[in-house]
Amino acid sequence: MTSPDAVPAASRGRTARERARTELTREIKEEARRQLADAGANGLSLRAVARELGMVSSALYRYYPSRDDLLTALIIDAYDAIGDAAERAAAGLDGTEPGPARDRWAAACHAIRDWARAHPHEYALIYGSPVPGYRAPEATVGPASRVPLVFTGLLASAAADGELAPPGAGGPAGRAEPLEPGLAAQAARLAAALGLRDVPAAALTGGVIAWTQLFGMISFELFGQFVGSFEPADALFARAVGQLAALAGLR
Amino acid sequence: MTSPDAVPAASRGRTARERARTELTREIKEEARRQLADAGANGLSLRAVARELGMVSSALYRYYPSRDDLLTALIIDAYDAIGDAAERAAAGLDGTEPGPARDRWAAACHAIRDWARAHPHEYALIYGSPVPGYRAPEATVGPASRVPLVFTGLLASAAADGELAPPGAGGPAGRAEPLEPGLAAQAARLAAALGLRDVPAAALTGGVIAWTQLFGMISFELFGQFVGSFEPADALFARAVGQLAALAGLR
DNA sequence: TGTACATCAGTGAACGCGCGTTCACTGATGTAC
DNA sequence: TGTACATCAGTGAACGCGCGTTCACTGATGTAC
Repeated sequence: MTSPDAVPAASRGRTARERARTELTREIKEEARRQLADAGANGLSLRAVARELGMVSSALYRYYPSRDDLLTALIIDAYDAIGDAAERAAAGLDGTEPGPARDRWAAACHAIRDWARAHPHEYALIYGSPVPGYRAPEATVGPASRVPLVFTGLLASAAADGELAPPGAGGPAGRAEPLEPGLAAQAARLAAALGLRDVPAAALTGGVIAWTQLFGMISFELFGQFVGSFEPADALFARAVGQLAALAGLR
Repeated sequence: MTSPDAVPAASRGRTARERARTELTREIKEEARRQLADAGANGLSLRAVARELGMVSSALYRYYPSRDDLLTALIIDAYDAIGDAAERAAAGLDGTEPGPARDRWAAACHAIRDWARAHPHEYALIYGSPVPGYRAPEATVGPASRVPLVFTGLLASAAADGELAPPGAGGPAGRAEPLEPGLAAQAARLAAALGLRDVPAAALTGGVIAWTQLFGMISFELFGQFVGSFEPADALFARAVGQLAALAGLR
């Protein structure tokens, strides 16, 4: 167990103290994640986490300087996990060459939903109601933007490959109508900030609308608004994903 | 002030005790609502409410048998308020005869968003992450279904007035594709349960998708996911509402 | 109209609980010579 | 290789706080005769 061969590569050359610290930092986070399920973000308690790990509560302060810092770590992990799932799905999981943007869009949507269903409390932590009294620090901004960047990236790649429907092809769904000027300006500003020169404002706007739809549907499913009607929501979700890819102009 | 003329009609014939009880029941709820904003649903504290009203905490138990009952009262009020807003907008506010279903759909969406922006904490209470350890009693089911019923009602009225686009007219947005059989069955079952004989399954499905979209967008706006991009979200919201009415088949 | 009794609102003390955070401490691990 | 010192993890007690809920009580309001 403690033979040299059993030490993972990442641990070699590090002192026992350092390894123990890394390990415990992880274990604390894991236990805290487990407790999110019972008590929610508000109920996350350092004392309860310490108790479960067989430590005294003050010992946790060697690892996280305060309760909010532990919460921040959980939030960042959750954003990273869902971002990772979306990125992998959009890239085409197994090194297979990526298919058309529309398929990759759908794959990303399904991956996000699957992750949310597998980790409902972490999902609620990042996409549910804000935790009162908690202000997310800057460090969460990067991880939080990974999912939206997957979608804008897909739009850019679709634009480059000629996979965007020409404006006006949206038919009665409303894509045909020109963007209201203020909205077009917002979209143009965002496109510029993200370096998306080839994505038309209407497509970007449609993409954002589709993005909100995705999370609206997942939230309704997880938070129980479908109880007794569209449950399970698989088929409804699949249809919505298809319709909304079209909304973003993917053909 | 206490002259007989000043007594509102609803209070006449009731004893001073009864009037005081009604009044205080309302005041407690109001103060609790105020405190939602600071502390969220989890942080709602009977003691804090009592303190603010200049009472002793045990006195509240004459009005609400427990903390959860007070929370339930707030939840029911919130559902009723947002349901009321939606119903009035869909009916055509000022007794003016109602316009086409599509316009009333849009009016209901805007009314819901306006209410949510005016009461963000009550919105979070009913559409945000569930409160851990709280199970909504049956009494919330009726009020909670008022908003969805507004939308299904509009679909029914559109169907009756020939304002539904024929299936297949959706163009590339995906309405054209036939419903997956399991989904069609779910939609048919729901339509039957609601007595919506004339609403085609595809329209009902589109309506539900539009409904989730609506709340996804409002949640993103209120919970801060648009920060730095589509803020203010008015124009984006207006466009989404238009597109999604089309999704539901309203022309 | 007046009196006797019943109902009910609100009080204040108490129970038992959990929380985040600080602090002086012990003892183990790591480092420099 | 061995020793002296520095670093750091974890302990246990404490501070000061707030919570939901119960209970015996006082005193005001309402009702029946």
